[in-house]
Amino acid sequence: MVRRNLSQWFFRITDYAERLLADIEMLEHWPERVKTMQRNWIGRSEGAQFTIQVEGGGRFEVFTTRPDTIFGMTFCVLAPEHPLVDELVAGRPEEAEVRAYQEKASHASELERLAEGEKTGVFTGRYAINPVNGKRVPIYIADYVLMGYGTGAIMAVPAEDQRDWDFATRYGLEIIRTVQPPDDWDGEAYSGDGPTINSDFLNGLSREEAKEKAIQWLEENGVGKRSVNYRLRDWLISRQRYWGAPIPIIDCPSCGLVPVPYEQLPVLLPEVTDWLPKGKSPLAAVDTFVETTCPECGGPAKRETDTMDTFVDSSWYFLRFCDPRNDDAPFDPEKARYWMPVDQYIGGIEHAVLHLLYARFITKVLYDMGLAPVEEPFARLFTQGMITLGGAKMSKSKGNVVDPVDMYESHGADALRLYHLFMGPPTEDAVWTNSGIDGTRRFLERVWRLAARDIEYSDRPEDERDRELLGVAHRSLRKVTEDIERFQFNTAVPPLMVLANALSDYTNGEPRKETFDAALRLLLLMLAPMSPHIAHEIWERRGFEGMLAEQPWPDWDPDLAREETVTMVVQVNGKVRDRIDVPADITPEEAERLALASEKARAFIDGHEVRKMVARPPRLVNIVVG
RNA sequence: GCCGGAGUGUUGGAAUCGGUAGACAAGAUCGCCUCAAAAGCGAUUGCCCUAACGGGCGUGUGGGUUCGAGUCCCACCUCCGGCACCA
Repeated sequence: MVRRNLSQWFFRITDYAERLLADIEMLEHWPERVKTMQRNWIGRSEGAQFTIQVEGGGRFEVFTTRPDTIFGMTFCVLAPEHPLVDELVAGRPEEAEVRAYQEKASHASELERLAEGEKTGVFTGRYAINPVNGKRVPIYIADYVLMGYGTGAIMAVPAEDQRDWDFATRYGLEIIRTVQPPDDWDGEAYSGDGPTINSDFLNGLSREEAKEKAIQWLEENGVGKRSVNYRLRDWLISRQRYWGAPIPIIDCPSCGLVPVPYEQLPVLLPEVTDWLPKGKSPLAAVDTFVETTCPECGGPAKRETDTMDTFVDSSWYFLRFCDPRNDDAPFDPEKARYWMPVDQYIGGIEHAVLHLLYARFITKVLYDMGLAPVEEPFARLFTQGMITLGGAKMSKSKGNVVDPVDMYESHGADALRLYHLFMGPPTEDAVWTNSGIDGTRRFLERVWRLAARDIEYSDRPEDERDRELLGVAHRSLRKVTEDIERFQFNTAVPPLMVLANALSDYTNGEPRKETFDAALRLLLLMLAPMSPHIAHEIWERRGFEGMLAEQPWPDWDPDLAREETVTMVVQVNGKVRDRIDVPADITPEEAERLALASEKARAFIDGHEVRKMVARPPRLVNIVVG
């Protein structure tokens, strides 16, 4: 592996940082977790940017979130890649050491730099002047300052920043507190609030007040200004790979970089025989692709051979889905207006930032161009968890993989699907267990036997047994309907098991065919989305009308779902003392009367004064005695 | 370090609005069926005391609010996830 500097293409997503952040507020039906991850990823911070003069000539910009601590600056740090470094050290005794450090830093990956733990750096031999008080402070280069964030240079305030503290103590640099830490403070850098000290015109102010006043000073003296920084970086879209949309740019020796004209889009991938990456795009080896003419001057020119990150494609495919057969344009904005936004988007949590942020960005760009009808592509987002095994994500390299094909063969797709739904809340990770799928397999087999059994039907008139079975069926239907709407599939499975058991019990005592069929029919309709094959097979064999897949979702009947009697709890001082069956429409007075009549409750009441009764019919009566 | 989420039986989990904690499964034990086993069917299964009736305790810990708290409030502990020299 080698690191190499390449000229590559970027999308300027940073121009949209503020909107991508602010519009998270619009995403009412997105999980909080994902929104938080996006906020962190964008990483907005407010502060000030200002200019620091170098003694003997030169200057650089720094960004800080703590302008209130500017009097505590005791040194400055530039990133090793900072463009000013060469100029600062040229011809000085420190030059060799600085260059060696830069060399080392350029080879180490960010991970290695971090892994070292200790903060390292070297002195440039040069000094900077603090604009607020003219103090002369040394300039270092150190790899804990990143070129990619802010200005690639910082004012170091060790008293209020732990990183600067670590560096200062390692290299014996001065530390001046500018925020008074609490009396019991025994830590090192103190980044909390407190009165400002050692800071001339900021003394005595709180952190926020001092921040404002410092920014005001910087602006009034023309040294700097209020500034907002984002952690979000521009989006590198160049890939030196075959699979990806070609970047539609032509490099002309006389006109420079020229976009491929609209009429010539899209640029299609050429056929190649060798896709293997060799440090540059496989397209570079295809002369018929590379050699072209400049759309502006008509002279010979070369095509860009990098392809786009495939995240680019996944950032707008949903717009294409609105108009998939359009040969003239990516999509017709009118059709997109009809379909967008996507009502319900489902994906893994691994897409929380990259895909979902890029898709939001591209949608906003297209919106600004008047092409996309909405600023946000996905109205509702649902993120599902992963199935793990032995405490780890399944992966071939770890060898902890359960192959679905094996499961289809041993238990069937229906049992597998049902177990997936049943194993836990779909938003959470879930642990795979073989005995779990055995359970859903057994359940489906019970349903099969129930429907295949030879039942001797009775032609007796309807009675409470029928009503009870239909009650169970319609209450199950109510629960399943509600839970599916809430995406709570794990709790939508048990009602089916309850209904199957009730059906089984029902067949033991003079079953009526009408009732049995009505309840079984509902069971199959509910089972169909979860375990479709067996549900359809039974439906067919029982000779129910039409095709199961074409049936509408049934409505539950409130009259049948209503329970006539419920178990009422009698509490004495909050403790359950008795349970009695009461009519569902019992009045509070009657509930209290029955509660007081309970012998079990009386044992705890007698000899005490009843101070209060709380009746919540028909479920509960609480008798408070003193 | 910052941010987010979660702690419930032996296990996965349920309890939707502050009102029966543990639905439904899994596992285990016992029984029926069988020559036997598997499958199936039935029963039991939070912990402790009790021969039993019954009682006490119990949702990470400690406090609080309430007639009543797994659920609300405060403090703490632990675990998981995301970001992380981001100035």
